[in-house]
Amino acid sequence: MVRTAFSTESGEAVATEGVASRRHILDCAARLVRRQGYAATSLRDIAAASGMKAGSLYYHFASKEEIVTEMLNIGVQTVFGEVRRSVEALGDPPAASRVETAVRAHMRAIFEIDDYNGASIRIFGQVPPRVRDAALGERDAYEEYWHKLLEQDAAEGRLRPEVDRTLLRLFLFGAMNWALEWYDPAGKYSVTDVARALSDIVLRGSAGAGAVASKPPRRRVPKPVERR
Amino acid sequence: MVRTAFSTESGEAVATEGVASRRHILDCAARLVRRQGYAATSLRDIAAASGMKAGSLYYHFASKEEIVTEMLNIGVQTVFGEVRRSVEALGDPPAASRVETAVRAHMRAIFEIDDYNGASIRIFGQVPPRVRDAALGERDAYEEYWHKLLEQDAAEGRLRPEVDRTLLRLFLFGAMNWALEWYDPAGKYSVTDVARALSDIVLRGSAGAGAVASKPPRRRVPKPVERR
DNA sequence: TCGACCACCAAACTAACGTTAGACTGCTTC
DNA sequence: GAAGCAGTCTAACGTTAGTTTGGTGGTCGA
Repeated sequence: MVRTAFSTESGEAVATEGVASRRHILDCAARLVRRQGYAATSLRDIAAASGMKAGSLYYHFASKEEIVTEMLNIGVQTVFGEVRRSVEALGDPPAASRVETAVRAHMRAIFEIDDYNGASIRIFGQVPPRVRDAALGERDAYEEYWHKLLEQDAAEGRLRPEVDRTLLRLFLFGAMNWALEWYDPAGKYSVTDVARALSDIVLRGSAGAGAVASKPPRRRVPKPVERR
Repeated sequence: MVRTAFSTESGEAVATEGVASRRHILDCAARLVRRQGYAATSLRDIAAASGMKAGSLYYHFASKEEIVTEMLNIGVQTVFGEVRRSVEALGDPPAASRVETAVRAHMRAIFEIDDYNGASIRIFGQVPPRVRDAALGERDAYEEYWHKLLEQDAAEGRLRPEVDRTLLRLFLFGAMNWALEWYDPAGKYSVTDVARALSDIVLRGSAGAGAVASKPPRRRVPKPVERR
């Protein structure tokens, strides 16, 4: 009646040795958490998806928080790595727009690589404070990378100097990450389509010839201080 | 030992008559849910904030789902009303950019009017399916309004015709709604600052003179069909 | 004065949660 | 073949969630 270790009746590949099942659990957790959120995903859900029972998870992890913390870190690191790799491949001076490249890499990481990135973005605002704090370091490093990227573009004249780079970055993150709420991989848009459209709108603008001339924004804020 | 009806030791104003406490409960729920999310806000939390005990909530509502459903609807209706009012005040033809006006109204509704809008946006993705379905009608109507607004702008030449209006709308929603994750009312930016910066970037673009010429996006998708 | 009713409370219920303890199986090693 | 370890199981723990039940004080029309 007891199942043999490392063989599930679902036929899923669990062929690798011991330590790999830790990753297997994380994979299943990421897939569930990305869809259902943090609180709505129970350890029993994760265990069932991994082909085991809830108690067995504690052989691999000390707590639910540890699972989620590790998930969060993997997620951010993957996006970060993907974006940095893509941007560095552009060379210096870059052969194409840094922003466009970074946007495409970020969105590819979210939608095409694995579930960790989407999960980590989606639940970052709903996890307990301790978990969030543990992931803040990686998060900040990634944001800092974007910050430098935009500053570099601005210094080279690729961005209008009067554009607030902090807000630009936050808007880009918003537009990209919010896609988790609506993007359907089976739909009419490819990830590349979406990324290109976003870069196009944000870089070249969407206003047409008949647009009402709006006065350029007053720069009320000398030194933008960002919180969090 | 039993407290007098309509008087709490916290000194909070519960002076209004009976039916109003239903709204009072919703107010408290919205404030908590906006900060903590759906699952992390318990009925005991809501009850305590309302100056009563958990069981008493059931005199006013049939379930937690009913509370949240009503909250969601109020939230969407408030933003919708605010945006429509602001845009209609522009006249026809509009005296200023419809997009800029709508963006500012949406963000004012989220951050300055009450907690319902922020709460509803924030938890829409984490709420049980039944609740989400109940709120989908209002939601779709609001999105449809934006859709028409952008189509109108496009028809009048205020938007570049090659810009995908569906994606533009989704990007705008993303940038605006994501501000819930980072915007600090006590910080250096006013809501108007943020709204104006977003309109400026999205309408006029952020690219500078030294930008690498990026080829305009191919329109691979003849008829963009949106899901959800 | 009195009963009806409104708005609430205290206390409990069931279900589910994260977590723990101990037993068990199969594999490896001496 | 006994010992030991790795990995999982069963079963239960205490807590907390949403929810239900029966009651209670205050208000008010008759």
